[in-house]
Amino acid sequence: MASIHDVARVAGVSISTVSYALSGKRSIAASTRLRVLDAVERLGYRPNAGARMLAGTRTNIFALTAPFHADTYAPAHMAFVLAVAQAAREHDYDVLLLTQDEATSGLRRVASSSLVDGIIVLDVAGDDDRVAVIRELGVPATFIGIPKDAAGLVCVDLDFEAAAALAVEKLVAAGHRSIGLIGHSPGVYARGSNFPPRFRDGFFAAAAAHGIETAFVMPERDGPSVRIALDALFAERPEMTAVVLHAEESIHAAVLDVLRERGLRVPQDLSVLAACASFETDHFEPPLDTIPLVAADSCWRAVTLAIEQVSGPIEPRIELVPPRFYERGSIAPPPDRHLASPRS
Amino acid sequence: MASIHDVARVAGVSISTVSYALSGKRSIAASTRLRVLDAVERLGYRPNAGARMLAGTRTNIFALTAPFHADTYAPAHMAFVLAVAQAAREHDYDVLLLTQDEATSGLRRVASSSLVDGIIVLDVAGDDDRVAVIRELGVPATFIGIPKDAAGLVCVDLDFEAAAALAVEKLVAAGHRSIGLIGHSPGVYARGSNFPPRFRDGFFAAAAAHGIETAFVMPERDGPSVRIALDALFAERPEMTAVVLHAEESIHAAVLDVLRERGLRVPQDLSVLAACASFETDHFEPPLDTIPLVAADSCWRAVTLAIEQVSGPIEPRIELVPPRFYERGSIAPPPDRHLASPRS
DNA sequence: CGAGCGAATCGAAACGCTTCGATAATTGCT
DNA sequence: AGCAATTATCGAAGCGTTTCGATTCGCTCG
Repeated sequence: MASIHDVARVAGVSISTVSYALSGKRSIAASTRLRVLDAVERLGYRPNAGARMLAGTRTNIFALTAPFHADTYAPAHMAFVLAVAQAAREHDYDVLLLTQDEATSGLRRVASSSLVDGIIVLDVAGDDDRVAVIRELGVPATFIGIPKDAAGLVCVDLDFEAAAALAVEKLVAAGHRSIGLIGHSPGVYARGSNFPPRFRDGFFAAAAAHGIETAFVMPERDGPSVRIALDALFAERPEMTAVVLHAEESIHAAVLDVLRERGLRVPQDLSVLAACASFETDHFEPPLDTIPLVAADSCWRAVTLAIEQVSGPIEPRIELVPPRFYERGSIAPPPDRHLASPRS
Repeated sequence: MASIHDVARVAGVSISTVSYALSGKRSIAASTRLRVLDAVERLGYRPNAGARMLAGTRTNIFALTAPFHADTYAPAHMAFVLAVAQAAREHDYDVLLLTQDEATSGLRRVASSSLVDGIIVLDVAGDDDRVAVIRELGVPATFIGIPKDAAGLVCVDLDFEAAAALAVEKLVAAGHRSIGLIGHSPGVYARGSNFPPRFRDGFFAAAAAHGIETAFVMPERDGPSVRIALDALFAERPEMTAVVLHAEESIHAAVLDVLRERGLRVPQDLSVLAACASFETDHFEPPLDTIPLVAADSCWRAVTLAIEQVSGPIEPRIELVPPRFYERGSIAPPPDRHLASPRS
């Protein structure tokens, strides 16, 4: 494996010249730079990662701690992991994957052995063990998600409250006065990350502000549960004309299936809005209006903030990514129930 | 951050003694070792990763190349990624995650900069670009999956052919003579990994060997497709008394839903066997007999083989993990159609 | 009693890079 | 022409380990 010495010899310069020619940290004559680059090319030289870490001040590696629980929704989880990896690569960073069973000890290990320059924390729970460890280590870190006590931390996340408010607004603007919310399974609210409650509470708050009637159900993943959940919604709000979905992909599909089965047309009889989903909604029948959760957005920002911290401490902050609405045609004005309602 | 110098000073020995005391590569007096360990403890010393890589011969990092395509089934993919990470950690290795869009260039980069000791290759396609790169780099690598040309490579995978044969055997042993196979979506067979065809072909071969009638369908992920697929199976083999499922979790659920809907009881009217699934099958109604694809098995073995290669070249090989059958009660003797068949 | 040996320890040389300070060589000003 | 400032290059000192002799000491054995 060619070393910087070989490059220096072939180019006929000293190794420091090679280093500067490659890093650009000092001015080098154009002709020299070319000779160096040519030698690099010819030898297929790549700087040795270990030597670089040792001599330089950074490793160009981030740890990614991405706990995976039994009720973690794999596609979304995967989307975030990949988005972090890609964002990191675009900044010339690599990603070291830490798993659940090594959550805190792994952080200690990689940080105190200077294996990584910083940490990206995924799937943050309200009360997350990793928070304390990271505070203690004082290592650059960005949280994707928001722990209960975020003091001194750098956090990035979609603005779930604003997303919920935007969802309500869009439906109110279309004329709806009674809106149902179909959320994740109860387990997700009970223990997992804190975005589901944030969305739910934002939804209720926005609805209250608009004087809108609401109902809320948390179906399980399996088929019959969705049917029961919809029944519960209609039982509680017979006048309901729109539903917001904040759940997994399979729930979306199941809801549409059940609606179809009952002869309820979307959007003529019921408007549907998918909120904070990290999957495409335009392959559904019909395609669903959506306020998506774009993994790439949060992750890119998280990586950028982590890199800023590597050069020196930055102001702690909670950065909320503003939600955006995409129209697909699944929202319409509410049907006129006085004339003819398919459900009556 | 405490260095080996600090430890040496506190323990009152030279740094080489510290190194040997920690690595155990030379004999050290027990009393000395204790003093060293005590100093390590007190200072919270962790060897610097960069220095270690540079001086030592290994980095204790594996690259994991895990391409994620549009039709990749996220839960299974995730299961393998996590299993590799965990297996690696149990051998004191870390995992560097390489993504799709950097597949070959990323391999080049991490290998030639000596960032990693070896590579674990996931989701291997029959004709995979990464094969050529890895041959060229001559770096320790283990493939999880089997490329078309596996000459000189170290590969690990579930024995899908044997799994298919075992599935057929179990059903034949129960008395079935006509078995349907519900596979993945057509896209998966067309371009993706090569295990689906391996299973399918193994299924046909075993069926032929037993003189069994077969039919095969490839439903898409969405709901109606499963219904259509089942219709097609029964149309082709009205006498069919058992089906083997080799597909995603949602397909399993959908198949059971459709069967229930049609009044077909499992296993009284139709026996069902889940094959090579990487998810649990005991939460289904009814729980399904299964020949699982255990990510941890293949991944553990893959990591072990990679580590062996780090110490020196090993014999290239294709290691097939033998399938195992777990009974859950979804297989029964075929119904006696002469008396009364729910479908007739 | 001295040669020989093994155990325990040390010193120093890598490992391949970054970076600081020093040295030339060149240019710009007065 | 003389001096300062600028540009281009080099040498060498780390960075924190591992590892290879070399050294010291206490024993054993002939």
